[in-house]
Amino acid sequence: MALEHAILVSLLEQPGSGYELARRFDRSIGYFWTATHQQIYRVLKRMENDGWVDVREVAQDGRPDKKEYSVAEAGRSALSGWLRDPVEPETIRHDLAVKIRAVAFDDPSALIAEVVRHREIHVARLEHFLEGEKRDFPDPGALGTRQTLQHAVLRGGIAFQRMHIEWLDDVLATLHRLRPDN
Amino acid sequence: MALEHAILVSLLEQPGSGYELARRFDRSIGYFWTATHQQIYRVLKRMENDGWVDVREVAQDGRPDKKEYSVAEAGRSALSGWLRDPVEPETIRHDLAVKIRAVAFDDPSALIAEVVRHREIHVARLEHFLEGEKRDFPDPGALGTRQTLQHAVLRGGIAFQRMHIEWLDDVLATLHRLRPDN
DNA sequence: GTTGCCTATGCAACTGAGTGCATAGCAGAG
DNA sequence: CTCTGCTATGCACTCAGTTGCATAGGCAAC
Repeated sequence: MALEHAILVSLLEQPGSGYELARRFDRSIGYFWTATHQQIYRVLKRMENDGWVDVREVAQDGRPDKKEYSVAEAGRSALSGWLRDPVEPETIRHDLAVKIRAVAFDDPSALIAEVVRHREIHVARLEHFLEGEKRDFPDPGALGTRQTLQHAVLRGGIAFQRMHIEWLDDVLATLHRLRPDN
Repeated sequence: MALEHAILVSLLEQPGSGYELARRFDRSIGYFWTATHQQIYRVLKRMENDGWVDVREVAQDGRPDKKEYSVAEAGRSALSGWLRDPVEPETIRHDLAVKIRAVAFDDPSALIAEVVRHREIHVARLEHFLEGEKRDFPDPGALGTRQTLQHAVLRGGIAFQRMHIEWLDDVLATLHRLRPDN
């Protein structure tokens, strides 16, 4: 499980509240890890009990108070230990692949629309990533350690989206070959 | 959830027992979906209760009896309905990406070994996929519908592994640039 | 002054998936 | 004739993650 560790990294990059973390998980960190605010609050509570993070009540004006979390020494060493632990590559779960094979027993037309829809989603994500790259890493030669690493991860996301789009084009061509009338 | 549907597709391609399904999930279907035998037996039981599959006790010689499952009409229409239902692209969960960003707060050396290990795993998978491609689709021009679709899915797996290997090379170069002495 | 929206935190219930363990038939090695 | 290993099925426990719901402060629009 890496949600704890993703939160630790995010809090090391910038301390913040559960709400702020949830928003980050919609943005940069969310490029490669997702979490809802409920999960984040639950895990933060557990991490607080385990002494991995420190909490500080912060009064804000114009907004409700928030609890600002920051990484404690125990959290830092937990992260350090995890970094030394081997993790297995994520197991692949791909609904669309199941659907594609299922077309052998059903009508392809519905799937073509679905594949086109997925392609659009991946194109949108790619554009989103490329915008983020242009905004955050305009001069890749002049980055600090943290930015260099963030950029490497983002390049992974970009490569993933591009690969996906190419493959979906391949799938669409295959489906059309099976059904030349569509 | 698509495990049910992956099982339906697999049983449509070829009826079989839970044990046989588990082995298929280590091979062709496992290229893009994984499941342990416990999961498969549990889901098969549920699918049987829901009338999605039919069971037939088969006596074998030299081996224990098995239950051979095949897709019932209700299962076929459930699959058909699911095909028409939009599914969302899988959420990305990438431990390694978390680890890469974490390196900003720790020593890179341990991660380099981990990245090399992951690269080896993906190279092995790529070779495995390419062998499967050579074995099962030696003449891509002369395939039936089912094989054409299976091949398209396999090409996706191949593209995924290649993309991953290239990205890990990129990451390794980045890590070495940060630590020229390693 | 009520309605809608954003910030902010959280509980409860459910579900999917993983881990560990148990059982049993049968074969071949030693 | 026992041990190892493969085939074959399954239960129990645990945990991560999703969904739905609840609460509450403050702001702006109408």
